[in-house]
Amino acid sequence: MIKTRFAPSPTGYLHIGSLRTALYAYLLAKKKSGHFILRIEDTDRARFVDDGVANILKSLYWAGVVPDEGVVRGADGEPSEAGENGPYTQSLRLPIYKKYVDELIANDHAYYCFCSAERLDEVRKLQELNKQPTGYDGNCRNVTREEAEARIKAGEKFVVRMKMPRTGETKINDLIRGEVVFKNELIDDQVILKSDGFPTYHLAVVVDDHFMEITHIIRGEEWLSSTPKHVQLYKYFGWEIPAFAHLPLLLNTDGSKLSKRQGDVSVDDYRKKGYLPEALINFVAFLGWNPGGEKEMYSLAELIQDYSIEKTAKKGAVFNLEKLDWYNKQYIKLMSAESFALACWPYLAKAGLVPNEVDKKKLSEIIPALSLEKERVARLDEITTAVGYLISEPTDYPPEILVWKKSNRTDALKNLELIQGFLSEWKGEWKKEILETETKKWIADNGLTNGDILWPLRVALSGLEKSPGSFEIMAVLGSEKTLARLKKAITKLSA
RNA sequence: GGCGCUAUCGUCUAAUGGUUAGGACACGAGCUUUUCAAGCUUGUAAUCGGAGUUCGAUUCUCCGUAGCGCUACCA
Repeated sequence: MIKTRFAPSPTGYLHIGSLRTALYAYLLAKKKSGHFILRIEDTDRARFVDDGVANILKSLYWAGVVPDEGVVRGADGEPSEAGENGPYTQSLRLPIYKKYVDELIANDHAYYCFCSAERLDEVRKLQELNKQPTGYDGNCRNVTREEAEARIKAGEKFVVRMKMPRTGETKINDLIRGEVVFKNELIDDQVILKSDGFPTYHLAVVVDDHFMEITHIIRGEEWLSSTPKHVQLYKYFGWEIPAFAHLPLLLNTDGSKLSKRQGDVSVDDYRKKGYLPEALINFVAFLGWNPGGEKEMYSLAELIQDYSIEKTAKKGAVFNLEKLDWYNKQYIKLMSAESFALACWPYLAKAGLVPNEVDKKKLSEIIPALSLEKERVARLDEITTAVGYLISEPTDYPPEILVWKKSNRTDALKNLELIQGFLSEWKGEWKKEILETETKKWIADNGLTNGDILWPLRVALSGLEKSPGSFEIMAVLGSEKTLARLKKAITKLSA
């Protein structure tokens, strides 16, 4: 069985780029009926964020990228664990790492290093000055085991470094990039155990991926350069080397690595703004991967169906918000009136337009109003301003906007009075189609133009320069509110 | 500086050793129209540069250029 994993470090909320990485790992696993594992890499104690794990889980589940194994969401909604090869949180695996560090040292594949930060700094500065490749100079390789043990016993701070071979080369066969070759002599003796007793990423990732039986490592391109270190560790341990796939990066508009400075990067930010998970997944999946056809809309199930890692792009992709908006609009249009209303509820509640708790009666009441906007909004958070006028009466719009561009204030007032008269004597059924045909007939019969009447009418009802059409609004509002708003507009304009 | 990766419309991408280099977003125009949105029709727009291989290269090779990543006791 193939196993893939997503291994974020909880140093913040789930990044949109990480979501894509997780998605690809998930798709590959699902495509091949394998397992997708979530492992938490919390070895960096300095950058640890308290609710990081909770947020990562929440965002992943929201998006539908649900782990089969590892850290999962428990019945109570809190993080818990599933699977045979745990724990799946690195800070809980310290003894395991210790054991394998000791093994490397015993086999002379790693050594204790006592160099101070200051010395390391100096070495690097000198290397830079002489335009030499930077890296550890191997100073502590010469320290004997006895001396090292004595110094440790004396309380000296130390780290453990892996011994990189000084000759030969390491070849990587990347699923996306093909063969990549590195000269061993240019690769650093990487620190694998920090002075705080925690392993670094490089050691932990190899040990965990091995014991968690990961077959395909899918991760960002930023890891490509350190892969030879990982390969060397696999060789030292005598473990089977998994397949690697290094994904291209997600980019800002200026081509740099996607960052907070230039906009929202957390999945949660997008959720809050009213992007649907389907839209975000579809969009993000197509940033660096494409099945080849001309179909743009892909559900998660269809993505699994058509996924193949070979079709992954090699080039970084700019995160293009306009296209995301387009996707979101498409998926909103696809929703039923009711699920759209339900999705909008929290936004309306926040604006005080509806109670916090979903109320069945109120829900069915607002569905007609919301449906007017379902085809129009790009994001759910736009709904409050978009339908606010339907739920509560608009009062503070400037009277000038009641005047059509081809008309003037005097005529607008006159026309409002005319339509008010016509509608107050309405005998027919108050339905959109009937209202529309009859009103338009009346307009024509009286030698008026649609714009003369319909523009001020629409603004009187909505208080907005841009809104759905007059007849749709009238149908939602009913005759009483329609007439009341017309009256208000007439007052406004005659003031 | 070193090492590595990458290079098709503004953006996301498709395609092939031979095509009018296709689609989507965005943008422009037109239709529709009371506004916006939607819809329909339509337009502008790309193979980084130079060599080589070849009858033929955007596609294969090399060089250059540019961008990006890594170069931490961060991941």
